Amino acid sequence: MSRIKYSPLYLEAKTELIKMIKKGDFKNNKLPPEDKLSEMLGISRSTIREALITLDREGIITKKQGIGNLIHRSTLETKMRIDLIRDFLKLLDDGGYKATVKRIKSGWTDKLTQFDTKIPSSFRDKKYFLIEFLYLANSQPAILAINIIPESVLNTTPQSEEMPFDSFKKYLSFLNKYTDEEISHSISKYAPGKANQTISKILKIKESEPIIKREEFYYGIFDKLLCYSEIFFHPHLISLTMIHKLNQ
Amino acid sequence: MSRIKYSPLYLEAKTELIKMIKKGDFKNNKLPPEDKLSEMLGISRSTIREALITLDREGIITKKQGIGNLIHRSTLETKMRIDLIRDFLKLLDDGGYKATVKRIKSGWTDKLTQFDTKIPSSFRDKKYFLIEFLYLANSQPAILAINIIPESVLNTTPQSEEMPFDSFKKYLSFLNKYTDEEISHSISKYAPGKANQTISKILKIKESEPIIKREEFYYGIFDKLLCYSEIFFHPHLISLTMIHKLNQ
DNA sequence: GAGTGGTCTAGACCACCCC
DNA sequence: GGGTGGTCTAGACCACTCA
Repeated sequence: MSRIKYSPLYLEAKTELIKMIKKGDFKNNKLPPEDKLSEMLGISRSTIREALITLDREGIITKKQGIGNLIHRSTLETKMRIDLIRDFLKLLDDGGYKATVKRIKSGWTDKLTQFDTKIPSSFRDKKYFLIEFLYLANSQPAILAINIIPESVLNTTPQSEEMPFDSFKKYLSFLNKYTDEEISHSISKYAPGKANQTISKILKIKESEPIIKREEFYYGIFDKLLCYSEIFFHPHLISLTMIHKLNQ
Repeated sequence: MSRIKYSPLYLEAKTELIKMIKKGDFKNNKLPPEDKLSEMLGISRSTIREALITLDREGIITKKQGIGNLIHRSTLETKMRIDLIRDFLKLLDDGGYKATVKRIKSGWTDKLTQFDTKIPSSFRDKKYFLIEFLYLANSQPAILAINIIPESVLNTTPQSEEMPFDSFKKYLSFLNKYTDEEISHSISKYAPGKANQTISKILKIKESEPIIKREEFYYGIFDKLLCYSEIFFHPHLISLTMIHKLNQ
């Protein structure tokens, strides 16, 4: 079997399985036994299992010892999953919107008083570099993201022409370039709030309308705090969805 | 090496690794190479890797090809993670509270007008069984959970004495027993809202104070919708935290 | 007891990172 | 080029479910 190696076998198997599931190849919402799949796809059972474990983690299937691998159409159809999709353009796209983004502000600032967050003590610089993005869903304002990078983690002043990010990946590359530490993870907190005058104007909602705010702390692979972010989600356009596997 | 088999090897390895990390056994926030760990713990590399992959998924470490397995203290210290902990008692406990729960209402109902949710069309019974739980953090009301089970999925009327749930696991057992389908996953949506009179009274917050509501749909292993749930989190006591691995 | 997933191993070779 | 994780295989045996 000739194989052009552009991605790992288990990911190709995963893609293939999803395709087959969507096509309706499997009856009774159940996959064939693992050794059968192994035979069908010409891949060892271990590798098939890697694909299945990924699908299980994403909620697409449930692995049940003694029974089989059960398919969940309910999760396959679930859109805008914040547990899986972090790129807001992709999130909006997944929700069926035409997604675009514009940078509405960027530059140095020394006062963070507009943010009612308790900036952590590990994060007390004199100056911060601020970048604000507005994500549009079908041209309507949907997500406002305010990114704050402390001066101490930047090696040079970011260049404006490098900031027209059209994907989250590019924002991460940007951070990698200017902070000398590769980004690895983020810690987010969701909090209830009201839209103040500024937010309500930008997101075109009523003032003091309830809104969910996400505070996000980005860390590098060596655990250095690289960026703080406040994100406001349009209360009606955005659905913050996630899936949990129970019983485990 | 004698081994009492009460849990899989890779989970014991995982526990052991966490213990060693917390103890500070590893310098430079980096684990020893995988083959070294394999030798140290007397376990094959494959099994060690299963443990490491779990740790990576939970954000405790980051696996970097060519570099090593890097430890994140930032995530190890993160509390009340809704991406990992689903049992509210455990969530509160993790947050450092003394956690208790009381059932404040249960019984049949035919009107769901108090809920401003669009009950899905797959869920239009004449009668619903309703169970309300109030979770307390240090005796203060912290989480209100309203569970609604449609008549059509119940085999008999739930018995009151089986409902003093002191863990999420028991609620799942309860559902398993009365619905004839084992529970498997849930789909949650977070939405902003204001505390109405009832909610504000129960949670002891100001009326019309912004609050986050979680709507949760529970599904069985054969993808049948078994239960709908509305959950209100106290805006100040509860921190809804989650961790994302980036770059993947 | 047959069927199915869960755990575990030993070993081979590839891909990436850094010196 | 040496070190480290990533992928993949073949095979053995265990544990659970259902009839």
